[in-house]
Amino acid sequence: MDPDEPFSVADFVTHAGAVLADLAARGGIAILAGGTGLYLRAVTRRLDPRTLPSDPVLRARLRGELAADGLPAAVERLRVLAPTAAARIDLANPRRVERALEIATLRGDAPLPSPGRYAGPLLLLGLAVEPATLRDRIATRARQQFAAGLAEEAAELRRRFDPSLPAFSAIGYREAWAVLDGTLTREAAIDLDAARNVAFARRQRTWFRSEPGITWLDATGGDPTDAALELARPFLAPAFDQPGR
RNA sequence: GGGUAGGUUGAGCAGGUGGUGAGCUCAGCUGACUGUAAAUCAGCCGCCUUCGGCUGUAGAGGUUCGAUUCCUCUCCUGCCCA
Repeated sequence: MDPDEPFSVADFVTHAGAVLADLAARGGIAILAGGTGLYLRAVTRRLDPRTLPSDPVLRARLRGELAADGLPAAVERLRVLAPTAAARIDLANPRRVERALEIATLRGDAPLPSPGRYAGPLLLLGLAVEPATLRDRIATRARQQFAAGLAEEAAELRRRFDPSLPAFSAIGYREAWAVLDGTLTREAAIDLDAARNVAFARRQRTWFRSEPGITWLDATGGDPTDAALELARPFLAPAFDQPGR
């Protein structure tokens, strides 16, 4: 998909749900790999996208109001409109306030639907890496991405799309553009890219640390593949023991 | 060697011309996060026994009731001149 196509957790849940159902029907096994906790949780806990409506026009209006009147005014409106939501969300976070106002306007102050659990068997594996090693790997990857043409890709994308699109808030584009514009040296951009990834990795750690049911494997020293396979064997067995199915 | 501008908590800075320096940004740490999530946001961030206490402005002396501030010497860094 293109950078200017909106995509959200709800879209992800919808698409993933279709794929997972299809795989399940054929006796297949799905592997979800990724670093965005919310997206994985949305699948593993069956968050229903239909329960939390969205309206781009309304959202644009709310954003305008928030920009014009300021966060405190928006918070006050939310407190009046949806006291339950106001008590639940982070009122210092403009995005949360904006989204809460959007939901409250569309469906009132109803409580959150309770989460469920993915219908099929589920195995959650986490890879734990010592901080120093992780830093090295992140720095190496940042270097490789620039060596592989990140700047060229970023330049091409900026030519074709609006740079303010949410998709370009992903780590790397801003840094690559800064190099193209001469505001950062390539080395400085690589360092900044790596630093943002380190910070991101820390947020991932925070998220998954409190996520229940994860089996953590050490990925600092050796290759955790064998350990992962061992844990996954009970899940793999049916598919591999019954060829032709 | 002479001159000059500097030396502030990991980094970069602000401030302070004799009486209150722990302030900012970044980094880091902890956490939140059910529709922007590689996003967004919050707390901590010299040390301690934390409603408080202690230390700290390159180092050592000196003057003073009191020094980041004034004086002397030393060390380190940038620049200029030799």
